[in-house]
Amino acid sequence: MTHSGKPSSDRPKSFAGTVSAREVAEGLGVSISTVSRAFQPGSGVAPGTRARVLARARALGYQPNPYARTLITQRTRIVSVFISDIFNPFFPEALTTLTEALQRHGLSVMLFHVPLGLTPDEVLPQALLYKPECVIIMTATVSFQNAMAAAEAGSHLIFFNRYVPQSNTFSVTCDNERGGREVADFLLHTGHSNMAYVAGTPDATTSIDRGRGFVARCAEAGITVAQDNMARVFSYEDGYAAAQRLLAAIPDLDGIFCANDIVAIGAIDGLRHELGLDVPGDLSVVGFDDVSMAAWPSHALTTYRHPVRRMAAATVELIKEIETDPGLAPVARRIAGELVLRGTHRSRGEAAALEGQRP
Amino acid sequence: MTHSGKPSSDRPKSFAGTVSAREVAEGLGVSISTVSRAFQPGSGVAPGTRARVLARARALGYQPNPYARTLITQRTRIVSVFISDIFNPFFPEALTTLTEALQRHGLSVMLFHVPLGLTPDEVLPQALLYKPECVIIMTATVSFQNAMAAAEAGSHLIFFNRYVPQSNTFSVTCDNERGGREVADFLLHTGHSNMAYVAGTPDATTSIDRGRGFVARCAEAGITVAQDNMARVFSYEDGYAAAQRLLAAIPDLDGIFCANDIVAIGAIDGLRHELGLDVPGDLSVVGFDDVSMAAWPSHALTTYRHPVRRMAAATVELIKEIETDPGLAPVARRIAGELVLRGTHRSRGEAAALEGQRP
DNA sequence: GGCTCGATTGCAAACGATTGCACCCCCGGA
DNA sequence: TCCGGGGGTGCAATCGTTTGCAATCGAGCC
Repeated sequence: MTHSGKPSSDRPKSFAGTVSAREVAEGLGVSISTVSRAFQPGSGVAPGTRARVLARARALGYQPNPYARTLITQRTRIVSVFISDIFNPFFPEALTTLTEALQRHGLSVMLFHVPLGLTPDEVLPQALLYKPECVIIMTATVSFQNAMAAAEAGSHLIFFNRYVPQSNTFSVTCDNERGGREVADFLLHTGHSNMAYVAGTPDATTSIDRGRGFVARCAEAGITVAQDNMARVFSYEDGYAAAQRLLAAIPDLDGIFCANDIVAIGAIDGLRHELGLDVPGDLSVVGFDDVSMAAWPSHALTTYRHPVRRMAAATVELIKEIETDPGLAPVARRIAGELVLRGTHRSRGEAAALEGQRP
Repeated sequence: MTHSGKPSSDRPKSFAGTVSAREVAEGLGVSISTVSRAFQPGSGVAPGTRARVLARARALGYQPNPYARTLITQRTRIVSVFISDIFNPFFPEALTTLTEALQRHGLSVMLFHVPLGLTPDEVLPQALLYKPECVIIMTATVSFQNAMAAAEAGSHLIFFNRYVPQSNTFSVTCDNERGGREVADFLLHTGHSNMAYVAGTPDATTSIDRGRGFVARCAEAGITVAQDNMARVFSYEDGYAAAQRLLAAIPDLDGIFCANDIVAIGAIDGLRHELGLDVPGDLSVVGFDDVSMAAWPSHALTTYRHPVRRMAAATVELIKEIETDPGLAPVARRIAGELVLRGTHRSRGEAAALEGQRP
């Protein structure tokens, strides 16, 4: 009985159970070059030869070693994705959708987690070591210095769901401002006139842009919006507390737009459990994202749907464009979402609103 | 103005902005070997030389290229993590916790998503290409054939949060059976006598083990438990429907244990909204996981806490052990969680139950 | 002073691919 | 028949490391 799988030395000479191009070539009487070329579409190999190589490769379970390939081609086919601590179910949904899209495009995803106290800056070096073709930042911000470091390492930085206002970098986001406008439009048409906006994480562009769109549209209708900017993150607790603060200050409030669904659900629970108010009987609450639990009957949240799938597709599209033109100037892709009407807005005049939704 | 960053040829000769060991060596008048050795703890380099090399490396921003290193050492320092479509907030929490733990241990995480219709088998080859030292499966199962393929490629398979019953593979799970027992224990001590178990995904070991523990403990007390096994996944909708089925069949039910929190929340909403019942006034509902929304006042779910952090730590520990002894026999690590009492169980006799909890 | 020994260091061969260049062969046109 | 050319293939260099082995050097000891 021979131990075919185990080499005798301590450290294996080659990967266990791995066949190299040499082994494929040997049996066929061709050179390693030919094997390599058989795997590359445009290269000049006789069709018959290619077929024989591919057949044998399949039989032996051979696939070109990505490490060797990377060494010579300088292309890694890896993208790094940065996530942070996740309160918001939107992120896992975005992450899986994005991962699947990238993976289908033949890219491998390296995941990095930025713990609560840290910035991506502290994790970025570890990611850059692998020379990812792109670094996708889903949460938090990156310092200018490290953005430069990434650029120098040849990795393009793409912000997903956020962007960095001053610097022009790549970004794919929901059209948050427009979303805010559409929510405002809807609430105005359903007869709300005393409204408030509950912001999320203060420096988050998502929260800022949604609020800006909402406030601007209301201003156009001659209505000023109360704003609650006390939230520190996009959390249930923040929404819960904000609702109480707002109602204490403005007892006759008739509509609240929240920076996202979790905040909105928190706000609703705050209104119901702490103040004994009825939503939507006493006032309307609208969220943003359309996370899965927004549809649950306990809340049945009226909200604005975040176009996750289209955002993921746009990201892959963007990466393709960068691949073909590495000098591509930074662009900001904004994808529109859509209003989802459920049960937390007052229904009076709803039909009229639906008609008037597109100006 | 010079375009220092852009090489003139079409394909770059080397990674943009990357310095190699040669460049570090040249200025110092040492060989590449010495530079390499300066980065390896145990190797014989004069302390002074090492210091000079490290200093210059830092100045130049040099770090050993992991692709070249992998090629020669045959160690990748990569673990692949498989996730699936995520209804359950437990998974993102587990994923981030696990990622952070691995990353702190110097391992890089490659993430793979298994779309709903597919099995990990279809994605595994792409993952195995990178010769991960471990493949961590967080959801779904892997066929025997592909488990073999992984073993042959030298990658250890670790199941996280589940295990494969017949085959002995590595696994890190919550002690689900014990959890089920503890929940049963608690409900029995608080005077429940007519109870049901709502299962989750039929073949999920989590659902099976939790149910088994629950049923077994009740049986010891001479009580038979109704079981609802109609759920197809662990979803809110499944819980919602199951609650209605159960109450239609057993009108005087006084306690329901659900396979996880999402199912439990669905069940509660089903009881409240469809049947107009009061939880916990009319009957108790207990979940499993303690996801973040279980603490929200709208549900305030009594549940059993999934020990995510300790599971992540145990996984890293396991990987360390495998590193030092690649021939390590498969082990199944089971981590105990703890009961979390909130507001969905009947409080009568609660104090007594707390005392009697540990037999 | 010579010899041995240990500590440092460099040389060169890997690892497993990709790819420019040269070569060969065969076919078609002059 | 000879020559040009193009398709197909192999050689060998290369990517950036690691590491076994040999060489060098200085010190300590007899």
